[in-house]
Amino acid sequence: MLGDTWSLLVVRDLMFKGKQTYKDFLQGGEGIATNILADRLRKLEAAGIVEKRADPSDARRSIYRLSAKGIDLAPVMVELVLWSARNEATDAPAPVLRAMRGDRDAFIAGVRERWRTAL
Amino acid sequence: MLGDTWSLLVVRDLMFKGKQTYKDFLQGGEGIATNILADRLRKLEAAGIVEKRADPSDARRSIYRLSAKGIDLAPVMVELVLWSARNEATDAPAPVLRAMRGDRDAFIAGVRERWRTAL
DNA sequence: CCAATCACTTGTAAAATACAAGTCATGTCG
DNA sequence: CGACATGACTTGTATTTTACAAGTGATTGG
Repeated sequence: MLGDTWSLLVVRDLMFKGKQTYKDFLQGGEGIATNILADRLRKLEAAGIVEKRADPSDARRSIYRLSAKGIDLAPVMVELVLWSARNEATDAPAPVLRAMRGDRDAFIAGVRERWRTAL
Repeated sequence: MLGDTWSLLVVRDLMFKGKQTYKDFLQGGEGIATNILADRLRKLEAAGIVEKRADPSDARRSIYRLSAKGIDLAPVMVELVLWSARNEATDAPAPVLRAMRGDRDAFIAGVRERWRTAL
């Protein structure tokens, strides 16, 4: 369900990078192809990890968001980021890493809270 | 590096299921093809996650083992198992889940210890 | 020795991915 | 109001990866 090149990167972008539109995912990232992105979003939605809704202020735009099940992946993502930082190069900013390491549970609670309140 | 269908399953088999030979991975699992298994083991070894050595008691056999970097994935794997148990069906035995939930850090320490002492 | 075992490799079909281009509904601006 | 721009895709095709079936070669146990 998450075992492919792109799904976890999409989840990461949703969880940590504030991305929420189709265009957001295409830009600035690792270069996913448009058809693959559409397919992954469809599959993540079918798996109940992502939710799609219309943007009230612009009918062309769709807004993608993690579901409760999706945001529940936060501990996995945090451990993966920490593992990468320990064993690989990482793009994660040092202050974020410090926050994750310093109080993992508080960091995850923060992620959850931002998600809950972001309308 | 882990973003494909099989790599994390191989890591799981090494970490939790005591598998260590080529044949072990082929049997009883989800049915990975032999050529793909050989390729994944090669890539995991190249990535420094898995180590391969000769079996001293049988020259035909190779023994695969997680490296220090590989066993360091334990927190990620545990969180993934817990997420699956919360949100999906899971094959993980209930006592194991209880142990993971009850004292996550102790469980991980146990995994590490078993790895360290298993020659 | 000789059949069985182990860890693969090879060949080929099927499926997934990447890349380029196009569609179509909306929105913006003069 | 009309023309051009934007956002979210789809379609077509080449390339790459996976799956499945079969075979190879070095041991090993009997």
